[in-house]
Amino acid sequence: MQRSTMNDIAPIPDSNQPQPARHDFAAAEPRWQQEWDRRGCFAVPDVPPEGARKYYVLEMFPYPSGKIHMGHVRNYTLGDVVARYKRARGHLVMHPMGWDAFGLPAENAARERGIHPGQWTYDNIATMRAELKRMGLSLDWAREFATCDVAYYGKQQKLFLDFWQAGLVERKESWVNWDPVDGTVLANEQVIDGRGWRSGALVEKKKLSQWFLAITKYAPDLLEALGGLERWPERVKLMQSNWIGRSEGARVRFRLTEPVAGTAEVEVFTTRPDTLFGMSFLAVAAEHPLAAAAAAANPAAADFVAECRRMGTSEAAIEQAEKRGFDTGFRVAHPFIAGASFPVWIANFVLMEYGTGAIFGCPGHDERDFEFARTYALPITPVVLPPGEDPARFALGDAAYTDDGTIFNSGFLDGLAVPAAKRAAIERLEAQGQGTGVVNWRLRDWGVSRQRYWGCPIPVIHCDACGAVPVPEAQLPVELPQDVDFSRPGNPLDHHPSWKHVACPQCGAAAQRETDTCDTFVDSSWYFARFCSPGAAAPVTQAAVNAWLPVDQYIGGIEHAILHLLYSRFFTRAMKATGHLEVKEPFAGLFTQGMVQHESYKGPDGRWLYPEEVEFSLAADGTRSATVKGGNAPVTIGRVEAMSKSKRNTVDPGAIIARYGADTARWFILSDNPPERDMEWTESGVAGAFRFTQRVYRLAANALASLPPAGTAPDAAVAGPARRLRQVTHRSIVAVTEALDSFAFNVAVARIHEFANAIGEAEAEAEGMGAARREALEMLARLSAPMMPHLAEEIFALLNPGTGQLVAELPWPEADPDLVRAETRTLAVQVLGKLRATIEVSINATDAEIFALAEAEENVQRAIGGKPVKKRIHVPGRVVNFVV
RNA sequence: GCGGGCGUGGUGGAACUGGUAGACGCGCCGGACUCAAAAUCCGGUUCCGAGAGGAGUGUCGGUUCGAUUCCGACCGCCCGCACCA
Repeated sequence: MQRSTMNDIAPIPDSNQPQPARHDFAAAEPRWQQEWDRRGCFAVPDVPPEGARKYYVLEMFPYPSGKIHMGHVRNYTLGDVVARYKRARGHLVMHPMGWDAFGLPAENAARERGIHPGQWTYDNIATMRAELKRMGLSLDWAREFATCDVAYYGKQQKLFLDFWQAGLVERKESWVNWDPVDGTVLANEQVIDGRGWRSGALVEKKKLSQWFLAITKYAPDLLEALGGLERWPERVKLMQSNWIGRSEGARVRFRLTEPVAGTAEVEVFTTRPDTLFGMSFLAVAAEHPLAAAAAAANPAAADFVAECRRMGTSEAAIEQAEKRGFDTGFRVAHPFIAGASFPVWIANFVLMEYGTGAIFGCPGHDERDFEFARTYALPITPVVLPPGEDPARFALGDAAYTDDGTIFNSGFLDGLAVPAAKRAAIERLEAQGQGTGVVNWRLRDWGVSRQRYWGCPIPVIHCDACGAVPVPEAQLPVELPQDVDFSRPGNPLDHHPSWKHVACPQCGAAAQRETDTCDTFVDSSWYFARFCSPGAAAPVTQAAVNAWLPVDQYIGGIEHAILHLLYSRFFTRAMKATGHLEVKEPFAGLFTQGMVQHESYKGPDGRWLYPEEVEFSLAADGTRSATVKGGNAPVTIGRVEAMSKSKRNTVDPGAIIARYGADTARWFILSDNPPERDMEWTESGVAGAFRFTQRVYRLAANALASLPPAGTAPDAAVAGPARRLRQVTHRSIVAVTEALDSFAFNVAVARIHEFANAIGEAEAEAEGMGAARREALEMLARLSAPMMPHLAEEIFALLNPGTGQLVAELPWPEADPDLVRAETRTLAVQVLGKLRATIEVSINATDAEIFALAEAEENVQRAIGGKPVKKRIHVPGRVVNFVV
């Protein structure tokens, strides 16, 4: 049995023995970081100079939760590879960093530990900034800001007022999850089993006046413009498209046979006006005015409505199995069938938020209506005949028929195909004045009000006489008060003794500030624009933002595929409409990275264990087992899953960097697999990456004595081993460049491994070898620089002492086509598509020569076996195939 | 349910527009160096077979001189949305 733990790979060498050259990353990495910083390698101006090829690399900025995690390391490493590579390719690269710093955890810390949210946040930022700096990212730190800086959120208030003026802000009533104990609104995910996640109180649905941003005004454009986002993942575009949810149909007004509470009609949205003759009921949502009218008149209806309300939003999934309803006794007339009327039900499956909150039920051709009709024994009339069925004998089975077919049982629509029938029905409705063809959207306006302290105050003053009045621009920013009391439930802004009491800017009467703050998604909807001119007095400077935007490469997690990206797209349009900038789309290229995962471990008492608490052993049969470190207690090795604090399967980046260095962490995280997939963090993988960094360093250090002086150019005319090494070098340039261009960082890593292996093998001394080796080692440093920038500088400096040249300032290497081109090629020789031999041929060889050479191979002769060759195929550079 | 994606050695993965499957790494096995270990270096590692050879990219079928790649059916896994009328 062998034992292995993380301790086996000790980066600190023993002292007694003569040691091979070793890269002292702990000293070297901070040294290069300081050097880059001192020379301002990554600083760019707000307005790029004339003729500059700008490139904006941005990773989703972090929430300052305390420490960085491996997901950050992956995200920022990916972005940094792109930034460093593009910079070397001659682009002027802007690569900024900031903090998504408002949000609930800071308030939780305040409630739990008595720390002010601001202090908690800025302390965390300081910690995380130091950790990020230790990673050696090529960031322009001069652009840094936090969204909780007054200098940022004050500008956001200006944007809010401009949007308001442009008609993009509305105040509306909306249903929210209300926690009566905490006195606050809860997001859907904060409602667990119908109770507040923090207080445990039963959550109520409550109607509140809230501020909304009119994102729906841009729904058609947000959808159409997806088509132009060529460097976005298809699935993200698809998810956004589904979220926006365009559907074509009709609004149909049904006349109530008797007016109810002063209204004579119910309006319904449907995508299937062709099935109107199959109607058997009309159903409204529990929140619909007609339901309220029924509840007012009938206690049983009121009970049903109350029950629906109790179910709350998060319960939808559980309740979905059962369709329930209540017959109001109201009836509506059919628009096409004279004299026919149908009952109006309240149904739990009808959503107030979608369409008009009312539907007409056609059980024959809608699965939900079918289930509902079954439950309440409502009639089911088929009106769409599937192709090939006999109308006289057709009957529905135990499911609705929702596919295409021919309309029957439907008066003037009989005989039409479904699409034609839809058009005909809409035409008739329009002629009768009872409906119109419409496009309906699933997307709803964006409610931004949050009853929280730690957010951007909404710059509005409520006056009894004047209503909601914008805070005059001269009075911006509306700053958060520092002296707040978190000992009471509810919003500290609301019960602050003085903050909200102000004079109305219009009439001067006593008025009150809006105490709601903005959804934090607002903060992250324009930070990419602010980065272009972070010190501007206005939210953005036109010259800067129009030059730098759009972001050329945006990188982040798939979890933001919908909301953050959609809100940012909306904000950019709204900022354009209000004259702040001229671009429409914020992100030209998007890359979504996978998560970082790790094995999980459970101790004998069922508690999760951190990886560093576990020790592994390997049995002779290859079975891995684990025990608690320093004892014999058995440990269950669990699944590989996303790192999370609750499962304790996390690895602290700080500890990894202290132990192995930033380059090793970066190298491993890039090498494991393609960046869009989830990766598994393993101790042996990091150790392997560390070994490679040392090997590369040794390769250079050990070669030093045999190299010609710095600046010696390789001999272009040299032949033999030196030429072969030069060919490997130049082909590696091509291969690594291609891999980086296509985001295949794991392949780039593999190519660099191969390159290093080849340099290691080319040890023979031959004519011109010294210069060829110098070239190879310098290229090795330069090609690996985007991935492990510190080691690259270290080696390059080792090879070129005293020149002061930085790899970070060198252009990307160019391959010599003469060395990339092959003189001979290896061809696969197949007989009937099966490999029988390989032959080495000159690139100038003719087909006839190649076929002759191939056919002469012994194995090929045996496979042909004397049979006549019917066809000879030659794919240049690839294969020769004989068909017999 | 609807929509999307993916199945390649022990393992992460590579393979350009159909053209030598398994690059490179991890792990494992063997060896060198060492008193010993660590570190380092060398060799091996898809399966069956002593070998020649044969089989092989989830399964079955198709197109093709040739299929991991294209087409069809099925099986399995993952993700998103989810009573959206």
